[in-house]
Amino acid sequence: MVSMKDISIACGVSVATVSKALNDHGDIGKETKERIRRIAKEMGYLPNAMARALKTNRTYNIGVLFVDEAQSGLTHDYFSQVLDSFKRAVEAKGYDITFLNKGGAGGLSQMSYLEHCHYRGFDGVMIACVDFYDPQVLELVRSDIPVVTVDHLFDNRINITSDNVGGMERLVRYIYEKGHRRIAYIHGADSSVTQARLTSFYRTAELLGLKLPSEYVREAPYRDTGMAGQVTGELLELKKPPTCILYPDDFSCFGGITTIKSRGLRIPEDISIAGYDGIRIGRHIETPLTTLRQDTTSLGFQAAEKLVSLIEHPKTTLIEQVVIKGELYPGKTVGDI
Amino acid sequence: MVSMKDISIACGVSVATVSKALNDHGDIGKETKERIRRIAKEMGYLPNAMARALKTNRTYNIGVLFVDEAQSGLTHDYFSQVLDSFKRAVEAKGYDITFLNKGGAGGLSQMSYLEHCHYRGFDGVMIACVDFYDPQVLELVRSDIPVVTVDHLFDNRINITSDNVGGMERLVRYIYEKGHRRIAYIHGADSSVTQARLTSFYRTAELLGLKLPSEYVREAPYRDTGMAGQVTGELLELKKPPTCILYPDDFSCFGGITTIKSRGLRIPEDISIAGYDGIRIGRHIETPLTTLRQDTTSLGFQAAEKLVSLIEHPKTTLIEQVVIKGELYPGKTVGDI
DNA sequence: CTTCTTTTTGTAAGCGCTTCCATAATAAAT
DNA sequence: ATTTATTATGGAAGCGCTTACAAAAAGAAG
Repeated sequence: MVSMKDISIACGVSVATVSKALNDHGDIGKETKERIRRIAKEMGYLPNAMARALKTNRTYNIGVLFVDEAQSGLTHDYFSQVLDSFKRAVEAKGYDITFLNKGGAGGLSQMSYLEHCHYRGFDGVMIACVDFYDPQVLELVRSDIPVVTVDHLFDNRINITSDNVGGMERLVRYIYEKGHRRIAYIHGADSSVTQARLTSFYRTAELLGLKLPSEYVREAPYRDTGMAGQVTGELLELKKPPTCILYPDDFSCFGGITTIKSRGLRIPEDISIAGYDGIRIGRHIETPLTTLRQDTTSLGFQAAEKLVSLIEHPKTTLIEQVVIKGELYPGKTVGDI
Repeated sequence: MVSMKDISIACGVSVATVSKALNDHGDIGKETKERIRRIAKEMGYLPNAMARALKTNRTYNIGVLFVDEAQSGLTHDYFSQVLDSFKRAVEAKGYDITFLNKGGAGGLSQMSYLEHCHYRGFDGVMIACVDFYDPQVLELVRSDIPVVTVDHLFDNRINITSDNVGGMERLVRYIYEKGHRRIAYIHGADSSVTQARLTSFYRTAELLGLKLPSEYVREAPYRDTGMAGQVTGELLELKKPPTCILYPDDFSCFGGITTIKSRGLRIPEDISIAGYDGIRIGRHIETPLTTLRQDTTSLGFQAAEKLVSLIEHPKTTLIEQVVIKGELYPGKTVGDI
């Protein structure tokens, strides 16, 4: 690896001069600068990120916390898309991303998330898809490291959230306009997201004057086709079954579909269903899923923009909550009544 | 941040001694060591990864190259699972992973993959889901950085591959045993993986004495439901249509299913289909997909094991190709004839 | 031709850590 | 008591880089 020292020797100048030339400092002669830059390029010089970081305390590296209940945010449709978008956006700004974890890196036995951040010197952290009540997450959020969270709001922290309230309202209104009056909602496990959707569901139902028997609101874990299917079965057996069922997410819908078809019912002729998320596969099945597509691209992009801004201009960056609107996908699983 | 210097002062010893105590060197007094370690812990000491790396040339950080045609390996079922497994495995061994990319990090304008590796000082690199003919990828593979590749074999490099030959053979044999004699295969775009599967398909067909009209072997891009659906339509219109269609992957199957159902045909009564991969959703639809599940967990795990071994014991690590067997998922989309 | 500015280059310290080598302290052997 | 072997600790250099400050060179002004 060729270092600044090698270049300084090749150019007959001091290392300081090389550093200045390469970093475009003002106090350096024009032709000296160009000569140094040319020779550096010829010699295939590359800065050493570690040395630079050691001196400047800037790593141009962002930590990403990305663990879900099943310990795998990566295989989670929604979050992997957010991450993908986030990754592109920060890379365009010259940052790399590395995953945050608890297992001690570098031979250390164990580290908390915060310790991991300090150890690696992350310039900032993006947190998503996680148990936000984990003490270690709280510790991280309360630290002095720049943080943006996705889908969960903390005091005094930038947060990017999908518009669950608006999304749910639009979805329910759409179904209502299709003529449905008996709408059931199988919501996911408790979380900010679930609460937002559930509250919006109740409010919209109220607004529309729907009567909502308590049996119509059920819970099932996110992305659990088995439970979704089972609860679907129970809903279908009610004396007054719903005409439309909302699921925690698109994936869960497949559990519902299986149960529904196994009883010889047709979608949407006999019963309507709708998901939430807008995962890719939902658009590619025979009867495309009615759902609310969350704008994962914007979510990731905005998270990146805000985080980088917070890192580079801590003083002037507004601490705010950014809400990203979704889009209704009519699909074909909600029929007219 | 508390440094070794702080500890050395607090303990009244030299920095060298602190370093030795913390790194468990032999040449240090027992009680001194324990005292230093205790105080270090009390003071909340954390090593500084950059400083350490600068000195030792070891970052405990692994680069991951993970870009597909659509530029997003992350949202690719198969690869995100491999990555997830890889991530867990290397983390258990004290390594972090960060994504490799071309956009210059740290304010640099542009970098090749190899330059990126040098810049960040990755201890090793895992390459998957990528155009293996990209000159930059070749440059990286030919460099002196420890590399393992997934699903593509290079000379003198460790490679972990899914057993496409065996997998395809098992799949075809299964279908044959169900009584099918007219089997079509829509294969994916050209790549090592495609070649292995295609060759195995031909060979197995030969072995089983199947006649294979050339119209039965078609191409469609991976994970493209539209094209898969279209080709399916064309296959169904042949004078002698196949009784079973193999798809490039599970995702593509959904395109086929849509076309098949739109023509009023039933699966598997009228036509059978099979995918490849074993993605999660395939098991959760009404008629579970017959497919060959690739063992993404082992793939990722083995890639991690081998790479870390190569990093830590370069001399004694065997340069070999590791082939990971998949598993046949009978599902219900291939019927008896 | 001084003196004062302005511009350009160099010196040196230090970021936090590891490691070679020297020195000091202790124990063992003669 | 003296030499030798053993163990414990410290000094110092240096990894590659940035940056405050000093110094030198060049130009402007008196």
